[in-house]
Amino acid sequence: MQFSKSTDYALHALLHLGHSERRHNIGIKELSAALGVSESYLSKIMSKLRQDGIVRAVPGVNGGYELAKPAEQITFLDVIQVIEGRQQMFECSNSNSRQHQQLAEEGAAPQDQECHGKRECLVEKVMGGAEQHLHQYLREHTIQSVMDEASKRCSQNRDKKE
Amino acid sequence: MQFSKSTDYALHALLHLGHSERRHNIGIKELSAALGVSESYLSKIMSKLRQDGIVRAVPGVNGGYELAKPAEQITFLDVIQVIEGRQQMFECSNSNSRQHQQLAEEGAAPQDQECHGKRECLVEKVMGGAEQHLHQYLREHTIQSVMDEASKRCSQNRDKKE
DNA sequence: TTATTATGGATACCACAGGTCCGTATTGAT
DNA sequence: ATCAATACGGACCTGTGGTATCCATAATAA
Repeated sequence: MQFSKSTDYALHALLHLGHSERRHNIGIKELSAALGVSESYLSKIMSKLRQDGIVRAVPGVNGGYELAKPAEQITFLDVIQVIEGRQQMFECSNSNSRQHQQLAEEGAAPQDQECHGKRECLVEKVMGGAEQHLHQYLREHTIQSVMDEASKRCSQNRDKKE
Repeated sequence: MQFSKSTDYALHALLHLGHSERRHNIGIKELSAALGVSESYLSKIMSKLRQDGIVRAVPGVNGGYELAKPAEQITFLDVIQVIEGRQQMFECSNSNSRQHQQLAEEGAAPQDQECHGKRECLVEKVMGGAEQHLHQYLREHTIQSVMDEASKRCSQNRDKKE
């Protein structure tokens, strides 16, 4: 239950692109140097981001990457789902087992076989709810919001000194 | 970014123990049959739950497992942390890279080197917040609450039929 | 044409989830 | 005292996926 390093790299790479928004076409060399990650590996990650329309890429001399849309439209959820995939975090692996029928026995008449007729696992339902909460939070945070937070911190520090 | 099958098994096993609360010492045979999981593998999981004080176990004839505390005191978070471990979901792997110093440059005077002095990664901060939200949700759901939900469903179904 | 840069395929390594087997210890029953 | 049932823990196996590298190819600017 951990996010992969690739997600970490992707978020930091996008942050770098957002921070250098005026320039465009940031090369993989600069990116990998800034993050301390190998070019070859980072380029795989950038390719994924490109295929999903998060960044644009141009090959050739002076080529590189830039954000494909405004930084405030790139949410953490977007990035995470591109890298980690869109499968749900939890799947009940034995919903066809005796477990779920047994839960239905109690408090139900014997002929109440369609109790839990949908065969929906209640554990899965709770975990699904957790995932939805998580997604909502991750939708509310964007590349832009992190950059805003960064400059806010800086100005606060300056105020303290004066 | 997925919960392991072990977590799934653990939650369902606890649900089975809670459901059979009047009896005690449910054997691994009954548990594995109910869940459709091998005895050997499930017993590993039960051992973990025992070491963390979630269940009690007695060996010997007529031995088995029972909940070590009331079902309403066993939260999803408890179970997940026992099985998945307590490491955080996200760790910034390059907080000592150029990335974080560069973010501080903008909006700060050159001598403002202690801007971001704590070296705290803002990406990690967002992800940490996400994890806290997730944990709060998982703390609010217990083995008991799932059992309550199950019987509520059943009585609703019965009402519909009458 | 040439140097630069991104792309995608092939490959390798390794940690870990998932799972099995077996010997040991403990307990109740005979 | 013995035996069967049961949980415990270690050793082991296997496949998969994350991490990472290298190279051949395509595209682009100078």
